[in-house]
Amino acid sequence: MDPQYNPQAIESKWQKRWEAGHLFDAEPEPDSARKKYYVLEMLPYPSGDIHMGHVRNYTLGDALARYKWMQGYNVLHPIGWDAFGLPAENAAIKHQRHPSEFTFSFIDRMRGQLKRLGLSYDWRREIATCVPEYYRWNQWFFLRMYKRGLAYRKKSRVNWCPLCETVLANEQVVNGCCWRHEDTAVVERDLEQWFLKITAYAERLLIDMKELRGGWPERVLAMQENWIGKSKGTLVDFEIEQLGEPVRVFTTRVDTIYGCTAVLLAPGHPLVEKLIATSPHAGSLREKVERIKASSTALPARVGDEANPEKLGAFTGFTARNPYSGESVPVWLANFVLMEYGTGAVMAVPAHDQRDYEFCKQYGLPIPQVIAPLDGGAADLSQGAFSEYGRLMNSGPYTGLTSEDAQARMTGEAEAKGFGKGTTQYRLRDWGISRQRYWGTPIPIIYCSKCGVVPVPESDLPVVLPMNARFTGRGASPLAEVADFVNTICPKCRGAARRETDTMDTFVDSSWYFYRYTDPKISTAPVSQAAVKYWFPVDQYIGGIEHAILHLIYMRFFTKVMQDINLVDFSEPVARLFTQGMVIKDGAKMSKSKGNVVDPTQMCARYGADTVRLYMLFAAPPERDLEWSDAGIEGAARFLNRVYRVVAKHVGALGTVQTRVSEGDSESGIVGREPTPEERRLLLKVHRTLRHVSEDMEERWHYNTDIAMLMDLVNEIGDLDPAIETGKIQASCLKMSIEVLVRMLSIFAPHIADELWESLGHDEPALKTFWPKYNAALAQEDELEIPIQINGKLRGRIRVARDAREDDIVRMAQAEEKAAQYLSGKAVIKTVYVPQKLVSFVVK
RNA sequence: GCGAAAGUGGCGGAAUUGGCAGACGCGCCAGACUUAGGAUCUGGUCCCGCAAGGGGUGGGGGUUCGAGUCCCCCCUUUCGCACCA
Repeated sequence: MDPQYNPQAIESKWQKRWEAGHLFDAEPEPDSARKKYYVLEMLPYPSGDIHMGHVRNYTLGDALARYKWMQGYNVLHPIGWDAFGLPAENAAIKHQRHPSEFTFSFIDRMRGQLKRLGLSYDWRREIATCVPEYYRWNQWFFLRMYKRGLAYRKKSRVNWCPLCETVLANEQVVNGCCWRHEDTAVVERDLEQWFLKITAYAERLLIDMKELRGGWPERVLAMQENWIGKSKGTLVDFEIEQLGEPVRVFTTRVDTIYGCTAVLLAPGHPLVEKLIATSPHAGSLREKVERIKASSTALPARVGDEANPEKLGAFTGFTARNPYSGESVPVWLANFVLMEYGTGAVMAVPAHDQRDYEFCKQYGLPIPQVIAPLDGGAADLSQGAFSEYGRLMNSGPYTGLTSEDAQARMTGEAEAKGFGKGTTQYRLRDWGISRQRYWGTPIPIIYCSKCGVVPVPESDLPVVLPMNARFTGRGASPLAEVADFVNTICPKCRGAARRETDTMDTFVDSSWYFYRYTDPKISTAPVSQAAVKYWFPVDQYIGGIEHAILHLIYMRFFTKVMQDINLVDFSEPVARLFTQGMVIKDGAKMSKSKGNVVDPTQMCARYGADTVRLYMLFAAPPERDLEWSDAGIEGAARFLNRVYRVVAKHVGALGTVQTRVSEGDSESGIVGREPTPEERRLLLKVHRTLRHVSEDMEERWHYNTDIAMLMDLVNEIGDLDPAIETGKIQASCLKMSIEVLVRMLSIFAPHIADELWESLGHDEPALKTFWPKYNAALAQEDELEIPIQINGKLRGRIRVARDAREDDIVRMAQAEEKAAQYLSGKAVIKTVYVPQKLVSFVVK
């Protein structure tokens, strides 16, 4: 009667033991030769914000064993904090209670989910011990930046999510919607906000990408480059003739300026108010402005609009003078001109810019050509703008120059005559960190009626959250209503003062928390310089693609700030980045609204966590998305079943046989005689598999191929019964093979592996024992099979000894039966021999 | 429009530096054991062909003794950004 594999019983048994025995609690041994891994988020499952951080020094086997299933340091992971904080605060608002009550229940629920997946992570311990320290050092960073002018406050139009009741950073606005509420349109509000001056680092963020090329995925770098959005161009002042005042435009194509037929203003441009005030038709102009504003394509709330919405404009009645040609052009309002980019005003050159072309065509403005194609052909302006570089025409003194030359000279003229200058624009905007929420680090600023804005002295940190806040869910931060918190004393004049009530974006925490992991207990500085010196830059960082322009750009920014305040001596924190895929269903990311959610808890209850994990790892390489298939997981379940049966069958006979695998032994395990061919074959397979898995763990992480090889090995061992019965395979050799198999399996399916490992007579969990070394000699065949190609086609194969000489091999190949047929009567003009790979003849 | 990634059996995917295309698994077909099978085991499964053999990695060209892999052109899909002047 075969023993039955019962995943539920095995998994609950081992989870209890691991927890009791603190499986992963060992401190790392410093050893600079080993790789340092940092894993942000590895569970390829989108249903929860299951984020885990880890910095550890690994031996090879442990590295990837723990890669997915880690226990954190005694440090709060602030992103996880955020993931719990938001729903907790929403629940607090609903039930009029304190969010901490809900936080812990969320954490426990998440913990339950983690446990079912075989993860052990003590959030509660971490949060309880680490929050005040985190606040302290977030505030410390803020104050350092404030001193350097990198943190500033300004009234600003912000993106506001009506559902979160809070401000969002630009990066958190996705298609005009909140990043958390994908179908809630973001609206605009004017609020006093705190900003971090990330724009001061735009150029360095761009330049330092050189260091990242090769180590980071190209698409992440492309997304960041795009987000920073550098472009070189020229600022030019047009004079509004009726006001005698300049309006400044930004253009990357100053060479086309003789073709300018209008100046276009964004409806929110500061000059617009003045135009209204001066206009003889003020009433109708204001009406026009309002109409254009309402249709502005720059509104963040444009949800689900087509990619190219209708252009709308209105003539203001004013004209502007082109400083190059002296020509007068009309000043228009246009809904597609963005206030947020450049100067909020542009020159319209319809012949050479597609947007201007469409606009001018619609409103009947002229379309004069000033650039001719370089190839001497004619530009067809009836279909659209000619927007390439070319040679200038109808451009006064610049006629005949190439676009490049003209740009340089014309910018020079503007600078010489004082009506403009060359400039570089970035799309990147400063990082608004103010949040009107309870849940976050309080911004350490005090407002005094006498002294103004006063930073909290470092010695008074941390400013912590009051426990007695009320949660109304309306308007400003809940902190604003807590008198004990708000009312304070000015550190300068000791008079009555008020605290800032906004809290920080949690992305501030995540910008540097991975430094803290290297020494979570240091109390005199945010990070320990010695620990950072040892651990950084991180060799390998792993996380989802969704952080490409959020977390991954903020953390680069923070590192540069840390470099500037001499906290670190490098500018890029992460040498290599790996973005793993996620589980998708029906071709799309799972979401409740789409109803395509696969519940991991249910799957684990049905098949066991080992099976679920094994399937997720087997069905696709880690960087690729995995389409969930219910049929596919059956195969994983069958495999573990087979492993269990195959191993359990031999356990009785092997339990007392001694091997030294647990000490990293790599010998054949055979005593008293030479290996039989059957043993040789088994050992070959075992050590080949071990070599593949070992090497793959180090570099490629294609777990799917590792598991495929394990399946192969299990099939092989399963077929050994006749050889075992006839004594052709010694017990110690078989046991060693099974032990290596189980040890490799423990990386992917730890519960079943530990169960089998124990049944083989081991006390410690498999993950805690040595990783076996593969034996290069055993992983090599004595005989090689060499294919023979004739004129590039496969014509035969020969078996040769591993150490056979080239001329012998070639002679054998020529003699091979089939090859000989193809060679007879032909002249061999060329012979190619690739050592240990193939023989190739070219014949005529 | 700009940028990135990717196109291999019925499906997920292997093929690490140019060297036997389709490992491993799913599905399917046939069989065995069974009162039974949604359990287990055995064999088969890229296409054409009885066979010998031929063809085959989105399409077309090129380099090479040899191309899924390198180069050029084209097509398709996915993702990111997008009236950014």
